[in-house]
Amino acid sequence: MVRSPFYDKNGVKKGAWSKEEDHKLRTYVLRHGHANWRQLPQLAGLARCGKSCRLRWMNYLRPNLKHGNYTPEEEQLIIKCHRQLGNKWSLIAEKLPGRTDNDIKNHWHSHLKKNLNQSDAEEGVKYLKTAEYKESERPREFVGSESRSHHILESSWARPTSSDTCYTQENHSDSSVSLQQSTLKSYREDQDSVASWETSQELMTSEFWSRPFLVENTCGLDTPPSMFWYPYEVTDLSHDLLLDWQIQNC
DNA sequence: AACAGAGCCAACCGCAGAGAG
DNA sequence: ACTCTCTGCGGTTGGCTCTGT
Repeated sequence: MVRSPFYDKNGVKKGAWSKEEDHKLRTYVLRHGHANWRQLPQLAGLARCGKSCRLRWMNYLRPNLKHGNYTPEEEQLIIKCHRQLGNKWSLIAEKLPGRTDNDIKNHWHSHLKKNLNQSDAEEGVKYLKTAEYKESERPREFVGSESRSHHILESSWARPTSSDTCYTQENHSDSSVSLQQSTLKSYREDQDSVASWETSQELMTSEFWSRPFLVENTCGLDTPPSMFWYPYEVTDLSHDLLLDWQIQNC
């Protein structure tokens, strides 16, 4: 399904990522953040280019990502957003927490596009190119969201928003149950284990998950700290051990 | 069972924007 | 004002899997 691994003329590895590489990248980013993607591979002991590392992290290793299993609601939202925004996949991804632009793009081309009325789609693109498509007329949720500094891929795994699974410490108490559920679900989906997710629902009622744990400066200086959930059994451990737990279990 | 073509998705590439010097 | 570096977006591709013959 993916390109076979190979080394280019500069000794940089390309193609599919191994589990060992994933572990190295995940461990490094969780511990030190990703302030400089160019230097990161060398520091993390990877033979990849920074761009490749960034892509792997953003599209696959980032916490709380969902893979596949699009709900009808998500598909409707993608169609709606695409009609309004065209191929602005990063903007569309902002409206679907846990989904990446690449994932949505693939899903669009492989599943949604063919099911849509062709003329509808063309009309949407035409509309985008017209002078009438002004900032003030765009749906409220998109106004001002085109700035690169707000793209979900830059800070989504750390940014606390109302629709995300990351919350600030002050806000977590109101939504703790749903947060725990959605975050735990993400963990389980990452491990391709629906069964585990179902059984872990029982753990939810037994307060298996603790309050969120704040990870400082994991995404560089400009991003807010990240919030993760840990089982009660590990919350008394040190910061480093908590990171180790996350590295092992994400 | 063997083959061919289509579907799918992870990963690559080129380009452009932003910021620093 | 210009150049350089870094980062991220969107289009494209390679190759595995699925489906039909």
